[in-house]
Amino acid sequence: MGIGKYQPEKIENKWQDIWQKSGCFEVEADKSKDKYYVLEMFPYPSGKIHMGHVRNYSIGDVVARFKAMQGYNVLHPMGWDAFGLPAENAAIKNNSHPAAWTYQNISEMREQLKRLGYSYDWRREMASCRPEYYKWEQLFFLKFLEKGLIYRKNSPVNWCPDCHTVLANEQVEDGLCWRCDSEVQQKDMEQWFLRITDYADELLDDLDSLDKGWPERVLTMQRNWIGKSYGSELTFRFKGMDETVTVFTTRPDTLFGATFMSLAAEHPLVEKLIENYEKADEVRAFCDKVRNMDRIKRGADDLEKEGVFTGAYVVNPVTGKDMPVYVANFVLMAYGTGAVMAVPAHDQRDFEFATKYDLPMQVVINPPDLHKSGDILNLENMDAAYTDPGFLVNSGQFDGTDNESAKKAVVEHLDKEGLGKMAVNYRLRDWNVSRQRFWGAPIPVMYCDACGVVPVPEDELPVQLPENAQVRADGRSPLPMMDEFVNCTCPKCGGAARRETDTLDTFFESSWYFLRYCDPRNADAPWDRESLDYWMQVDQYIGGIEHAILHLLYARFFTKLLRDCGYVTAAEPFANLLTQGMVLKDGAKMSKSKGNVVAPSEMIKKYGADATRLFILFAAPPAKELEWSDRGIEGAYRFINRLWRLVEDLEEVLTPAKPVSYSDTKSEAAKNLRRKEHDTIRRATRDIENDFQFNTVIAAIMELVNELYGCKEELKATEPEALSSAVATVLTLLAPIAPHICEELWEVQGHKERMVDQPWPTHDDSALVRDEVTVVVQVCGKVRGKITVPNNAPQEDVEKAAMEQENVTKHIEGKTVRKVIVIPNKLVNIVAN
RNA sequence: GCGGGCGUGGCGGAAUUGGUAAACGCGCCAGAUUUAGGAUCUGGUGCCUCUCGGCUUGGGGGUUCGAGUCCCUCCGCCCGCACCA
Repeated sequence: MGIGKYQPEKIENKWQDIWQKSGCFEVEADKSKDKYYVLEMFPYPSGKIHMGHVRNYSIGDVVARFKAMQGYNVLHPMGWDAFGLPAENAAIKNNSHPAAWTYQNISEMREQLKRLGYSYDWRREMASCRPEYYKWEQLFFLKFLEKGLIYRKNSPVNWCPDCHTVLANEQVEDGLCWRCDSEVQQKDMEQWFLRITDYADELLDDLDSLDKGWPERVLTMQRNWIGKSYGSELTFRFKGMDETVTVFTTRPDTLFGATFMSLAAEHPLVEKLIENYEKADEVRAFCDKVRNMDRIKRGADDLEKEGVFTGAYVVNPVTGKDMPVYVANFVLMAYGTGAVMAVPAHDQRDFEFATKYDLPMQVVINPPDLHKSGDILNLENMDAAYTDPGFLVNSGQFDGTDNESAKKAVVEHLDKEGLGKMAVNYRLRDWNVSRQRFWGAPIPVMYCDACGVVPVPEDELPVQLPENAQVRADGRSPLPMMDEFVNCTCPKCGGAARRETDTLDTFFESSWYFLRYCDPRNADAPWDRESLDYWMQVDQYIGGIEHAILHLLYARFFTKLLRDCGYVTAAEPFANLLTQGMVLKDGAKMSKSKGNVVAPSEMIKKYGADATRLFILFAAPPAKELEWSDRGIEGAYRFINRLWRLVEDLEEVLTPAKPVSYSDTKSEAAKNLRRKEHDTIRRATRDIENDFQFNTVIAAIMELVNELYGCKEELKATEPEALSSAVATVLTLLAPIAPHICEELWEVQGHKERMVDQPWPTHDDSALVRDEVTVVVQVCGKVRGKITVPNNAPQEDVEKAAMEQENVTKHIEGKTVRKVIVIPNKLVNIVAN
């Protein structure tokens, strides 16, 4: 009676049940064991898992199972990033509550994940939209507020006049609202901001500590995003006015060449400057035009530089000359001070602007070669700004100085009058966490006419989203219209107050979920400190590159905030980061519009979870893009069947042997098999530990299976123990990748214990040694033959054997042997001419 | 423009410290089995000549006995950021 045909669904369901009932993936903090925390980015519950999820979670599952077999206490949790706009849109469409849609999707996606056999501790599952979860981030909000890490500020936002709501930049398409196609406007609104800029330096500096564990390009992207630049702040006095303006510049050395000034359209001084100017309306019109331009158009590469004179002048502090003040469309309020000293001879933008409006230029940096020959750069010959290093000219006492040292000298000179100082500027802006949406965590503050902004008392948390809310067809949040939500009592004065109706950005939830997993059911605190300190940091974090900046920067920031509020010890949340490549089909990202989507559920149905996992791990190394191939998954399915048939064929002779348990080999075939077995363990372990190269791990296991096919008929009768040992090794090494079939065949082999409880095998170097080795013989670097010699044979013997090769003598005939290089057990290179 | 990555058969991709380039898989070819097909098993499969041999890791150059790997240079592709003062 054989084991029958391979039926993936049957055995996969069987083992998933057994694992679940035994609770074998449920873990607790235990200081007597080494821990390993592996985490995959939690999904938004859109309803269906896609191949990107399968890849992400399959990689994570192999890591988790591998580390568990190595004896670590492995934390491997899963949950749901459950707040967000799609739920609101679905609710509008179906006239239901976003929660209903969300929970329905979660339960569907949970089933799909379970069907893939992942080793999650499902007891720790969380959904970020539950009050038991967001209660704690409301508490964090209050702590941040207390420490001044969060503040309110007026800020320009994208505003859709028809939807009466703020839109994220991503929701503005070509300047139009994605939902109603209205033209999006810029509007100033009061918003809550988190002081991420206070942490800019630490966020930047700590990236250095991640350089071994994180991909270089993620570090680079974060460094660029933070955008630290060294320069100086210079202050200019207005002519005929008791007013100053400060600019940020990285080129104080060019100050003598500053001939005009450019302000951003949003600059607060503009209105004051044009107060008595006869063309004030013209300036206002220009500012409005620039302000109302959407960000994409305004930031476009080919946007024509435009500006308007304000009628005002500042005085160049070193030349004493008047500099006309312009409003210019390319100056950004969000960078530096929103004001720029224009040096047209040495800045390309200023050069173009000055050319267009016929403004004066002055060369102050002389190229080194001209400097040498005693010439000076001539404006007449310039069709672009000169931006390279050089020596100062037309710069008074600084003439002849190289421009790098001049930077410091010029600033020091101005500093005497209090008009200049060295300064650091960041591109990073504070994080606007306010959203005018319903489906998010309520911001726990209230507004009292008498007391102003009042935090919700901690014992009143959580501020819950009303379950009876009715989403509005126009997309506006129903919260401001719900009296029972809005009306409240001020805890300070007892008077009437109104609740904040904005909710938190959903990146808030994903910034600390990895901490909550350490103690997810704690009702008294965000977590028990001992459990947290045991599990943190996350040893291996895995997710898509699309989160390189936003989520990963916010999560790092949050960890530091919580450390400073006394909740966390670690300064960095993720010790190692793996960004998996995209899953492509026909060379393009899978998308409904392209019609190239492959549904995981169909693959699982047709080939099983094991074959699906095997293919997605075999087709490419994790960090690279993966081209989905229907032929490829058939190949994976074929291999699984091949393994099944191997064990089926050997069933009669197999004993419940452990990996590498057979050492007293007699025949050549058994010796070869044993060597291959040990070598496979060596390669598989090395490749997993070295950047999780599962594709080559699988290739190595396939080779061992091929070896088994080659020797099984011979060894069945003579040394079946060799086969039992090798089969056990195959199953053990493959178990983290295709866990169900390995459990099943492990049982077929006669084992009573489960595969998930087996230790990862270790190889024996002495088992890799061959009695005889093949040595390649080269003449002048070209392969001319191969010889078989005893292992570690004396060099002279090897050299002699090589020289005697017929094909070798032929090629050195008539030549003089100059040199013979012998690499032991590898090759002989005979150099002759 | 700045930063990062990549370039190997018909395809996905392998190659410890420089040491037989193309492992493993897909595809293709042949044989076995089969009434036939499918499935399976075995063997073959970089290119040119097909005998010796020659050529081959985007192009060119260098270091070396020996280079996919190290250095220089050029070309091409992908990704991120970008009027950042």
